[in-house]
Amino acid sequence: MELPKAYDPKEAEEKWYACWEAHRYFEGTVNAQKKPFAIVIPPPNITGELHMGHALNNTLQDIVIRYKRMDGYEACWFPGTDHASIAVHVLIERGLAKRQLDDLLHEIGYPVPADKRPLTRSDLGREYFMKLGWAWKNRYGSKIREQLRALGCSCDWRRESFTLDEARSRAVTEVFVRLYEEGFIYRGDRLINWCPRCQTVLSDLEVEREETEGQLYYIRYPFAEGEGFVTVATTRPETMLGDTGVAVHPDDGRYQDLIGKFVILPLLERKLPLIADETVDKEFGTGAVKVTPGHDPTDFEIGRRHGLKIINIFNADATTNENAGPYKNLDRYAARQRVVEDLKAQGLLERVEKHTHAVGHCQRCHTVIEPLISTQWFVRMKELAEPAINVIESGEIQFIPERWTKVYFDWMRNIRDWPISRQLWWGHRIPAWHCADCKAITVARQAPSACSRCHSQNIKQDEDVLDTWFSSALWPFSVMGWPEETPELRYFYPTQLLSTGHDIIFFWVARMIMMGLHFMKKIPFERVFFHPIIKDEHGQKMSKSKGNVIDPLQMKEKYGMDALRLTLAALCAQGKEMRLSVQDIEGYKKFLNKLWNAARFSLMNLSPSSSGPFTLSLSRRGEMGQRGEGEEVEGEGRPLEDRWILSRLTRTIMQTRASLDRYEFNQAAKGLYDFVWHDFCDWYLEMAKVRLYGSDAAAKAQAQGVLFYVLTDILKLLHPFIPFITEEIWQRLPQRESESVMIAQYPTARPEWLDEEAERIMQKLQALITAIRTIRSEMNVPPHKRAKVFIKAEAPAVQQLVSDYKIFFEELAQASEVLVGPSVERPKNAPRMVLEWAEVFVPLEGLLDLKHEHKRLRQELQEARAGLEATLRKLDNPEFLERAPDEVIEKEKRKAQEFREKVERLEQNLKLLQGS
RNA sequence: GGGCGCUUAGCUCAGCGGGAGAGCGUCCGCCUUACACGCGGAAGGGCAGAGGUUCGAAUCCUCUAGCGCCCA
Repeated sequence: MELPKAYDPKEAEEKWYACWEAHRYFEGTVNAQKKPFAIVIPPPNITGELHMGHALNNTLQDIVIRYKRMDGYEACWFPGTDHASIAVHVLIERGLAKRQLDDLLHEIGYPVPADKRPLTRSDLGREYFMKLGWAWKNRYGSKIREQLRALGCSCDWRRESFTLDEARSRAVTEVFVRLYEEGFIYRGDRLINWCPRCQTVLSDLEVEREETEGQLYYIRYPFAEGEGFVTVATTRPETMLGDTGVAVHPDDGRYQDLIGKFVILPLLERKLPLIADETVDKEFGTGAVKVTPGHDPTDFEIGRRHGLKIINIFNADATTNENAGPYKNLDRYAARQRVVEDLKAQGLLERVEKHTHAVGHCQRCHTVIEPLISTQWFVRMKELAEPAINVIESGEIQFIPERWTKVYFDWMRNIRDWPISRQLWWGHRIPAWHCADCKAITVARQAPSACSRCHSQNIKQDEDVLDTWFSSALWPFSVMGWPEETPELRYFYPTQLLSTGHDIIFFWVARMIMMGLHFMKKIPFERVFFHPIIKDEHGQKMSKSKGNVIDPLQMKEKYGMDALRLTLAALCAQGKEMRLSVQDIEGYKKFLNKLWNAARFSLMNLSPSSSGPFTLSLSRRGEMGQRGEGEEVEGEGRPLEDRWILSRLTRTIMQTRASLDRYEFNQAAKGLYDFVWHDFCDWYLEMAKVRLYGSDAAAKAQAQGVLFYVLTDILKLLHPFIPFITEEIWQRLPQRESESVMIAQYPTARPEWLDEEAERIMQKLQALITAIRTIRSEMNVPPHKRAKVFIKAEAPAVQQLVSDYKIFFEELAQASEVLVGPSVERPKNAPRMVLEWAEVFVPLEGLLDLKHEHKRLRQELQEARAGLEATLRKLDNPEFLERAPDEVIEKEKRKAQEFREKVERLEQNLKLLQGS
């Protein structure tokens, strides 16, 4: 069957994905006969579209899962999406305000106002808001599913999960209740990060710090008794309204006499103690700082140590409350301005300096966060973290690249309690009920009908939802049906691989390990691969505002998904980032074209076949061995090119497997790229043409056998990277070992095919042919024109080689005649190439550019001499001879000999040229 | 302030203890019936700098400089 001239990705991708799915190849089932290999997808947020980072991570997972599936494992890739509590909540609020969600509102039956005024969540109420969330999920969740399918991801779609679906919600409730009963979850008043726009608490991880240019205000706090003042420096003068102390370092000589005295807070005239605390930085400002326990984390700690009062001066929207006295009901920045003005007016503002400092922003809406005292739900982490540290230390879970373990340890060893409640609606509502009568809290799996303490029916469920990462932490076992004891859990848990970005190592990876160990008593995965973060070609983050985004689906449209997948794999080295440009994708698209045409050529020459099925003996030399009685053993061995390509194939198989097992996707892709293009296409196919086009039927059949075998293995090796095109070709093979390449056996190396002799001979052959080509090219010999070739060589092996493979000199180097031998004359005026073990001359009519020839030979002589000297230096060094391994010494000796020969040949040739 | 990483050919990056590599770009020839998304050939590198370890360093260690990231 012949291949069309060009590969059509669009048609093939759709066709084969549907076919694979119809044949249920993606499905992983509990199967005691096979070893499981499971991956649980990092669930994409239902916030919108898949970006290049998703394309990368899911391509990598698909490569691994396809590889393992072909390699005989019961492979199962669990897909799903994340409800992304705060992210989606914010997007919905934004959409409501801009009235971009009216169609969804109609869909859920909400009476949409006719005017265009912005809507808020309180307009909708909690019930409609949740309905809207689900409508959103249905729209974007399915979009993401379609995009993953477009990528070619071989997920087991029967097992698709959603972090907020019924089964996962059950797991969340179960975990919350158990952790509460075990005392890990508590409710308490803490200083937390508050987003005034989202009006919710945020964990430290959800706060992004940015260096911001601000000002440092020096404010005078007069002494309560006597004259004078203490000057404190602050970046946030408005928070002085909540000050309950002034602190200095205990060793600070400047303030020794003042410790224990009192100062008067300007504007509010409050009396503040002057205290000493180790955490005060003597170098900062004046060395004296105001203490605002209600609005600063370090001040909160200082306040706690010294029993200072906590005053909260802000409302939930970061406007000032009645505690701000005359400054109440102002936005925090307006309050700052008023405070500064009044201080100035009273002569208490000493000076103002420029000052850059890190300001926390909400990860989702980018509003400046406000530290506030608030009642929240927390998880005690220390005890959970300990076993999770151990499994990394012991290597039970392996991080790849390994350096991420340090980041993990640093965070885990200093872990702080996790605030898990969020004042949002879209998410898992906390399974706790507050009693209006006795104030007790009832935490339960099912909504209780009465307070567990006083049995009052006057109870109300907690308004808050859980941090979105709470459900993510359970993902590896919740997708398998936990808390049910499912066969899937027993068979597929722990999974073999988690592939993710290092940006969520704390958010997600660490918490999955802790929860997995706590609830499953087992690690959730054996290995974590941290893929690089995708940047544009200049190392800039891709963003819509910069206009440098490369959209995966657009690339699919333009170059086909295989081209993008192969590019992502080929560029995926184990660094922190990976730069991607459209040109890269274009380049790998060319490889696909090359592969397509190599296959096209092969198929053209494999069919119709006179020799029936393509066979290949599996012995090293190609002997068919004993057949039936009376039949002769096929005595003839395999020719050089066959031995060579099979040897190279064997190395490629070994290298590909080794690279994939180490998640060195770039190495795997590069090895295959080089093998297919440079070994198979550039040399093997060209050499095989001699037999394929020849009249010797047996030789032709033998070539066909090898050609078919190698092509088949190439398709199998490449399939995990480029599933569509390999399947398209596979389906047109004249014979197939399986109905789809997806379920074929991944190639296994046959070490008996490693053939160093063939590789050595081939290397010399290639060097000679290349030398002839170089001469011809430099002399501008037209490609068709045949020319005589002289090869001066003393070694019998080289002479043998040339006479054995004369045909390749004729076919690959347009030689009309090849003369070889120790006494081949050195033509005076012929251009030449000097190798270590031979000299190649192509005598040509016309003038030789003597100058150019001289220059090149001299340059080569220089290099050869330098090489010789360096080698001799080593060999003259007794310590080298004593300490270096024998094989290295042998190698150096060989090198020295080669260099010596080359130098000698070059010298003679130069002398000859000079004489002419 | 603490930590991590990067610095190799014009560009983007591999290599990470024994003769400096790839892709793209550049230059020169070629539409050689698988492929011009191609074929053949060529030019182009004090492997950031300084020390050290080693028989041997782009590769290991230390320091310095520049760039980037993370945590506080």
